[in-house]
Amino acid sequence: MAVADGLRPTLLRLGRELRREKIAGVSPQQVGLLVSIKYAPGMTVGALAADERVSTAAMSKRISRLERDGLVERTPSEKDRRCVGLTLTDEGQRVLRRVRSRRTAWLATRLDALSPADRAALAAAVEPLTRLLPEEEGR
Amino acid sequence: MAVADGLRPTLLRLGRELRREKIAGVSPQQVGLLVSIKYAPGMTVGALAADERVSTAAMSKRISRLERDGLVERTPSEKDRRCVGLTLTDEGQRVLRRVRSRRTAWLATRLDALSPADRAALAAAVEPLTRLLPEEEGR
DNA sequence: CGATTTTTGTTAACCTGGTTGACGGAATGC
DNA sequence: GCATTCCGTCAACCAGGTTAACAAAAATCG
Repeated sequence: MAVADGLRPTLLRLGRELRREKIAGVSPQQVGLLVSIKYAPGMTVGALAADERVSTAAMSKRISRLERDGLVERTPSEKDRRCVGLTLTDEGQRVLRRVRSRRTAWLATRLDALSPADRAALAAAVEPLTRLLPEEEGR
Repeated sequence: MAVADGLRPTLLRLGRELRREKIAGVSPQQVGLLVSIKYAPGMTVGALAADERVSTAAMSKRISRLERDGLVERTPSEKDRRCVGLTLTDEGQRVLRRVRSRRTAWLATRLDALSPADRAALAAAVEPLTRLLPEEEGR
């Protein structure tokens, strides 16, 4: 299918480009995690891993890095002491707030350079794109 | 800008998803390289690196892996012996041919699951998406 | 010409982020 | 009470990125 052929390389390239730009010393992926934790404090490692469709081991490592940087905190759960609940530290909140404004800088700039028609086409494509993702909790 | 906010996480997730699926033991990135080399045999490491907007060191490593797997060959250039020209091996050609049909399998399947309207929206977005990429040689 | 500078690619050391497999400890199920 | 299952971590590994140092070839300058 022609659409897939055109879409694939572009998505790969864009993904790499986006992954590259870190803001305030935090990678986009880490920012995504911070957002998730912010809106669901106390979330477990496993849940986050499922959300991102990644192994728990991988998620554990990502969390460890965030913890090392003082952005999140692991607090053993009361009811099930196998689980650890994740929460943002004050620093984490600060970083998130600071990053919010700049996080889309690169992309926004590129979008601004497009014609209105192109922008409209992209806006219309956002929804379908999310539907390409493996479902499992429509976040 | 709302578009950027919606687009970013989706592009990141899709990029990861696409990067994940390797076909015939070759990653999508590697396939991309193979394609580039196929259509411009004799290409140098530096040129490829510029193309993919990556350091020459990174590209050198990627090439080394492909060489290790017997898919490409480095042949020192005649005219400028600092450069190495890259060409596909027979095995590389075979792999590429074999992969061609399957390379968009995952994405094509997901696309098939969408409504015609969604598919149309995505088709219309392909061009604008490529325009988001840092230019420098329109691919 | 010869000395210096620039270019090209490789290597080393380091980081992120992914995998699988082993394992300890907590919750569950007889 | 004991076996099992589930959760998170750790270790070992891999791909792919970065920067910095380097060798060798090419280009430039005096």
